[in-house]
Amino acid sequence: MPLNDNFFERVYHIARQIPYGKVTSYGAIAKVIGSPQSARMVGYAMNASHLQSDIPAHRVVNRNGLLTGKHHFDGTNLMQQLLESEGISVKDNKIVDFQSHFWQPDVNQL
DNA sequence: AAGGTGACCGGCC
DNA sequence: TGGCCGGCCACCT
Repeated sequence: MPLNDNFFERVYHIARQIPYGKVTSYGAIAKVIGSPQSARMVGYAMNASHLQSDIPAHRVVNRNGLLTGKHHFDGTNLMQQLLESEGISVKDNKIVDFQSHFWQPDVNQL
């Protein structure tokens, strides 16, 4: 099942599949790639993902829908703008109605 | 070469 | 409501 044993590549593989207008969490990705306690590494991978152009890192937030990674984007609220341009409202750095925008990654997508 | 530091999370007071 | 801890592991002193 581990098609890629490389942790980062697994993270990117899932992240690339987040649909437009949807979001997921670091923990959800960590869980589906088989390292449920490595959410922290998922964040680390996102930090490095700005080198790759095809990773929608703005669609990954923490478990409460909080935009904890916003400071890693250019400008002050680029992350928020990207999300809002996809129809997701953000208030106080937090996604409004997080539940209904949440996309649950699937093991089969590995 | 050992230790600190995270875009986190769940559990536990 | 809020804080602390341990687990995770790539990078950087």
